[in-house]
Amino acid sequence: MNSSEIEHNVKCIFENFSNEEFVFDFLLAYGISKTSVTRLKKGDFNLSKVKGELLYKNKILFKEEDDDSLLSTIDAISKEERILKHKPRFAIVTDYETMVAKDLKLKRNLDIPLQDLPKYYSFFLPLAGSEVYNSSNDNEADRNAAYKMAELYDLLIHENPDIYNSKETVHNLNIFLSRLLFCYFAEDTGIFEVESVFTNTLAQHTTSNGSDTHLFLNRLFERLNTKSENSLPDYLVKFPYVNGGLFKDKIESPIFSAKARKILIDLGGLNWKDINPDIFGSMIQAVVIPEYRSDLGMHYTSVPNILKLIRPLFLNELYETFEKHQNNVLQLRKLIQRIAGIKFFDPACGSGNFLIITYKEIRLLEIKIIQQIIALEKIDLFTAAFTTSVSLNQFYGIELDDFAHEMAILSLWLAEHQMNKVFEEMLEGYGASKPILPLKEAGKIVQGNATRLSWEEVCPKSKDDEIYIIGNPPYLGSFLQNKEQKQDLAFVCKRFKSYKDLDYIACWFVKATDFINDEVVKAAFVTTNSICQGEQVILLWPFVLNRGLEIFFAYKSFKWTNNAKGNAGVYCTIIGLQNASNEPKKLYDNTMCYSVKSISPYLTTGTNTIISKRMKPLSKLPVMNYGSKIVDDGNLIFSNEEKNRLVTQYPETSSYFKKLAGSAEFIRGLERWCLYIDDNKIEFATSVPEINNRLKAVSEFRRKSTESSTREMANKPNRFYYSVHNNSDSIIVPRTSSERREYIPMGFLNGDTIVSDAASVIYNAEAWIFGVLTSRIHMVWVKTVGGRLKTDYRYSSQLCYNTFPFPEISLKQKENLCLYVFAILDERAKHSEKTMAQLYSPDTMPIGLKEAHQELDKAVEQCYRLQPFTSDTERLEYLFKLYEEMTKKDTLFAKKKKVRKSKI
DNA sequence: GATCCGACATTTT
DNA sequence: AAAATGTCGGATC
Repeated sequence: MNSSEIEHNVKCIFENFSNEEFVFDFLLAYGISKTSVTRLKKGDFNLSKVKGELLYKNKILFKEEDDDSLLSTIDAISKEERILKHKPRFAIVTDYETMVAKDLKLKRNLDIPLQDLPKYYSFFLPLAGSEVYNSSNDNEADRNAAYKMAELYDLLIHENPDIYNSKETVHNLNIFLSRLLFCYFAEDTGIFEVESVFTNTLAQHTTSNGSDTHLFLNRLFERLNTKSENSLPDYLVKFPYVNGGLFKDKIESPIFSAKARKILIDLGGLNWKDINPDIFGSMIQAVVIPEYRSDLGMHYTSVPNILKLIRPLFLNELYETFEKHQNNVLQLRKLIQRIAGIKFFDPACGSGNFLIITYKEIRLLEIKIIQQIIALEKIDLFTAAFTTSVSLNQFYGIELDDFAHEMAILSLWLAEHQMNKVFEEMLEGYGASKPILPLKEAGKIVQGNATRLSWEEVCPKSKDDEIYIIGNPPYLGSFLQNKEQKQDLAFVCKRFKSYKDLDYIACWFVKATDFINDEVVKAAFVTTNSICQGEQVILLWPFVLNRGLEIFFAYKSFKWTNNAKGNAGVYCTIIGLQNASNEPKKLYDNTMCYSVKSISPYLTTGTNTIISKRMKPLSKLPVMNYGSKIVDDGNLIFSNEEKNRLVTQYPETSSYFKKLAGSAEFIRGLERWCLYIDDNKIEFATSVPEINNRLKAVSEFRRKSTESSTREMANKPNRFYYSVHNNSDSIIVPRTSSERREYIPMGFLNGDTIVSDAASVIYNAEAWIFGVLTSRIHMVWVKTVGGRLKTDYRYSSQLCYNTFPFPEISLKQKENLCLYVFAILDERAKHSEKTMAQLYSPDTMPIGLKEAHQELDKAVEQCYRLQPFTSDTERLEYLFKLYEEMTKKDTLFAKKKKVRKSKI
């Protein structure tokens, strides 16, 4: 149960309120099981014999009180031994008008009108167990520790400059740091029996100048890898045997300065108990890898986002199975067996946060099942101790970065230890954990390149194995990939045409598709939304779908966020893949979840039709051009002031200037100018020093380009890289525009204005074309099949315009459309002082303009059919159908043409 | 020759 | 500092 569900539940208590039921409704709202609440009602779970009191072990003490001494009552009662021995987390006293409560663990108080409880619902969230692994959101402990570690790391590098000389020494340093972290954690959490034994012994047995610190650590680490305690000096006997691979190899510790030693000891003073292994790993990794340091932990996946993925992938289903069999011990035991057999595989695991959260969630579920078994079998306390069936061996991962991969292994151990504690606490006398030391099992995390490794070798798959592939692999658009990554992409995706346009993450989707050939294997990734938009859709998804897979759940685009300082600028989706089935699919949009028949690669419901780029319009429409592209590093472009200054000084230069319009200029009503100099005037133009300088700068810039076609234009700096301008009137179609607008603002320009490559353009277009382009039905099409910048419109001729199915219409119909177009232009003219941004903002769009658009919408839709469309879904379905019909005809026609030609 | 995209980039509030 | 919203030119076909 998540916190928003709880918030909702708490609100519901007051819809049907009764004093008698309140406390039980309250517990149910926080996810306490029905069986427990029933037994509380009956009384056999109620540990208080006092009337009007309810005492529920480890959870709450609840007391009704009539007079107005609520506060003194709660103070008194929360000191009573008969109460405290059952360790309730909360004490609550109420007269059903006011509620006072105490969090006995955090020593926090609450004093509110009972009615206001929904506002303060989060006070009681620990009842729901959310504190178990996610106590705070601010990660202060993690951040402090990470920064302090960074300080130590920098000093060590500084004092041991040879470390970076070889891969092996870097790897050794990684392991060394990982060992230190383990020791800090161990001395704070009881893995080492004596508290602070590591830091204290270190402080006592090393000199303050740091010169023998490395010797001490060498000896200590050797001890941690030695079973026998014979002939050990006293101070090392206090440490246990750990091993588990972590201390297996002998590694020379780096040399410490006095300062480094001091930081080493200071680090021991931090509160390692509160470290979240799931997040800390990413932070420490970010700190240790210099390139990542500037964006500390930028790409670790937040817990809410991990839950968004693992819940629909497997957790919800496991919980449903649990609910279904909650009264059947045999089935419950079977469920535990099943859980113990599942493999979880993150082929881009980083420092392991998906695996760790999954591990914790699975352990938590197991605990709940065991609690239910205990309740059902009425087992006597201490007669049977349950141990966990979940093992770290079920967790598989691949990680490229060596340090991250060490952190993943370490963090899983830490998570295991933490969950062992939770296991014992929540099961009280019924649960026992095997001693964590010596470390035995470990997550199977392989260091390597996931695009190259055989996934089956990392995570062996035998028939009927239940496997879930999870993770958040790297996203890189084609022009952000480096050489190796391009080769990786080629290695995995060569079999597709135009594979080079794919995002790097496509490798993971392709390999996951290859991996899922069994119905019990499912996969889900957090991914950039790019693979579900625009040109990539046709490259990737036919392959996946043709393999018999389906998208069985998906989250629509959401902005990437985590707790790191600077967030990556990207929009994500989450996509779940499995073998095709008849089950309904789950499509999530923010907090809403829709049950739908199918989810298309565009993450819409309905058909799986995918649009291909087209070079020419499918419908009878004029050619749309790509705007003129300068490639000048800004040198040919002038602001108003710059231009005026030059023209004042050299009046003859005014003829070299043309207005330049891209999306921003057109939408926001900005004015910019560009130099547009004929080849035959260049000699004269360069006599003006500023122009000469600017042209030189263009040459220089183009010469340095990595792209040959740009370099070729270096000696023609007066020319554009690519130009379609022909001095005639045009319709400008901004290439990018905010999704908040109902219509992309388009417009007519005259031949004085050059349309830049930030927009598309149709020259000499008839007015009715404008009508078709700005129509709602076209916007619906653009939104679905076009690319996007984040989630905004991104208009492109090949995807949006050339693919748009529009019927052939008569002259009369065209004339009719023109009337509506002129009406829109008239409405715009009434507000000539306003920019397009103002006119088309959903907040400020003038009513008249809106109505004129709606009239046009109707007129355009009448070109398709007389019966009006009632929804965008209907429009889309109609368009896709028409698209299929028209493309079929088109290809038949093309084939016929070919045949005829070849006969000749 | 033409063009789609951005683990973004820059402006606006 | 957060929110809004579209540049620019490489890489690719």
